[in-house]
Amino acid sequence: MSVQERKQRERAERERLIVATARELAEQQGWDAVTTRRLAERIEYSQPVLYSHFRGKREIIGAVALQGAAEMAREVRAATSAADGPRARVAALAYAYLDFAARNPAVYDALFQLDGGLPYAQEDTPEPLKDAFAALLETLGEVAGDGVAPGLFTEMFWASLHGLATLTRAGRLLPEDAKPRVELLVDRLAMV
Amino acid sequence: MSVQERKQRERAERERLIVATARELAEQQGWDAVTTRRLAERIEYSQPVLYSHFRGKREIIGAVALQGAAEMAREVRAATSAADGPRARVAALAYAYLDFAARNPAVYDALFQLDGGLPYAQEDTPEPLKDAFAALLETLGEVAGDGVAPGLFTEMFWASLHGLATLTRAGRLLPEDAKPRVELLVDRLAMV
DNA sequence: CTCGATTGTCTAGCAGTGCTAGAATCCGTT
DNA sequence: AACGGATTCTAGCACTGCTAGACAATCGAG
Repeated sequence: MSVQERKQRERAERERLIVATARELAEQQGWDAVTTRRLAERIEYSQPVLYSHFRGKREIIGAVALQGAAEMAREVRAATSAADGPRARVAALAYAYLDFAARNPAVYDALFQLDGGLPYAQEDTPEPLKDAFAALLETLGEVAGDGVAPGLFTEMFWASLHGLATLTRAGRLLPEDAKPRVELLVDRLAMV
Repeated sequence: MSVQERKQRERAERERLIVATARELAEQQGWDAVTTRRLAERIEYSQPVLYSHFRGKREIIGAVALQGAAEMAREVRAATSAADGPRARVAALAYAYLDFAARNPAVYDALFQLDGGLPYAQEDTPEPLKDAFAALLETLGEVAGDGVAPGLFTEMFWASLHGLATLTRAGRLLPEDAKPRVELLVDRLAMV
């Protein structure tokens, strides 16, 4: 049975390689440059191999998104747990979120902009996505204010951060005033 | 000289037809379905004709975006001018904005999601885009609060609306709770 | 150790994309 | 009526995501 196990291991390893390479390529040259041919060439296999791991390009984007969600949750938790007091925690969350989006634009796109074929806001939503939302909820829930559902508040705060992230990255907002915008957002939204 | 004038008129008319058809097709079947071939067939000309009006598909998206910006500004102004008091005006603006995004998803994408080759947040930003922002500023500026720059506040409020619009449309937020989210946003952000 | 069978992988190709060179056609002018 | 310039079309390029079928490597049985 050891032979099969080895093969499975190698297969899993190659799948990781595909996802990592796709992510790398996307961060370097944008998702448009992530074509099946280029990706296949980089992993030194032919195109059809990709389709033995994923149904298509969409699923590869989805895999990168899941990886990114886990990372993002980790970074957000690290930032909030290092801050003292609700106000500081919310601010730390906001900066960590926007920082992640700015440092990993392709991953952020995979998560929230592109179609990765993943179900969101449903029961069968993959665990990493649920957990990323949970990471936001943990900190934002405590500043929702009286009579405001934590989930609803978190959604709204998240949407605001998402708007700032995407409009900035798309050149619709100038990055210079990023900081005062965040401070304003935190001051107004968080009930501390 | 009348012949040339007629030709110019006909050319302008055809350009309008191209933009209107592209928009229609995009709203019906999404921007992915707006291919140069399909578009050419619908206007009953061959593909190269498109390129005698626009540099490429990107510029066609940009043209739809400009048209959409003007429309959006009009609708926002109509909604706010019909409301009494700052709080009601801000709420009306928010609903008008989100309503426009929901009713014209393809146009909204052309404006804020896709690359239409238009310069944003700069001096050479086209007038319709500047005016759309101005429409927001007119209402939001008066509730920015003491010591807060109206422009900065408007950008932040806009980003929040944009986040709600895109996350909802992308299936990341369920549309059921749209209303309480907006009310919460208005209550918290607007200093009335 | 050899031989089929089963995996696994690759080559080659399809239908579609945005875009363009050069041929063909139309139309106003002389 | 015929020319000449503007306009439009046909045909094609290089690319995309994806897949059928040929090929090669590996495995278990005799």
